Amino acid sequence: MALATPTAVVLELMTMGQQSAAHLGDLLRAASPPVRAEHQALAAEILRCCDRVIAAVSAGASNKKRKMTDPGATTCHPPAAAMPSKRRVRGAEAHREVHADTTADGFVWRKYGQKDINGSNHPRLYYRCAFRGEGCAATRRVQRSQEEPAAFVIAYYGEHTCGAAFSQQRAEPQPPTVVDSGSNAWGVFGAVDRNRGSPLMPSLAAEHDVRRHGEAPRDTSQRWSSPSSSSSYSEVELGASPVEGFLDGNFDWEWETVVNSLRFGDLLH
DNA sequence: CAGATTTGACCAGG
DNA sequence: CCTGGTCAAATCTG
Repeated sequence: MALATPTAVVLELMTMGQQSAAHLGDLLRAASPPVRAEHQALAAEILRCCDRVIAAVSAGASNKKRKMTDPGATTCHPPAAAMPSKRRVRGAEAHREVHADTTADGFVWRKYGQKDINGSNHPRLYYRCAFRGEGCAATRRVQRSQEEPAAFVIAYYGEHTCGAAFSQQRAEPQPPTVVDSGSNAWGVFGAVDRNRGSPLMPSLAAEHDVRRHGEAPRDTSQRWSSPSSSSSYSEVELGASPVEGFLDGNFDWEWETVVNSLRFGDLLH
């Protein structure tokens, strides 16, 4: 397929950004001394950011390839095959299982259940694609890692057919929010939907939890440590191509997204 | 008021 | 019988 994957697009654009930053550094070097050091430092930071994005995206991409023969992130086998009946066969293998420090994978998920799992300190959360109504049968199971409380083990099942849905929606000038009919107070998500044309990029998509109570979106772990009484945490996560968002001028949330997921915070300070 | 989230119950496999 | 996965009514929020 000659189709550029979102990951490839990000890589390409980040590479361009990298080059631009390098160029900027060169220009600054030729600039007047008083501002030089400061500006060069900024250019250097941009370069580092690009490096990290590229590294993260590359790692994510290769990871995926290693994990599954699954080019489209969570797109995979026929849902019917994965879920013969309404109940998944116990122990059925996930299409792929990933370890990440964020639960965001670029798709929009809606939680439909939560369970305290025997032998685990953390509850297991069940999500299905928010576009299920459009025929997307993808589901995922998220659980916090035992060894690394900050990490998540995410198992994917079923197939994302919402990629098509994304394209459709993108073709028409839709209002920003689709999933957040009521609870998604986070404006950033509005922008997301506008960018939904891309199949998304797990490694870049950051955690977007949209909590009705407006907790810090980044605070993934906090959700997990709450109540023992197996309660679900409302959460709709989504993501899209930060680059596309950037190009579309809807960069706000994506930038935050990238910063969060790649921990640019420390770089930007 | 519409729609999402919460949460207990139900169901099926081991 | 226990455990995990899903459903669906109740609840909540914007």
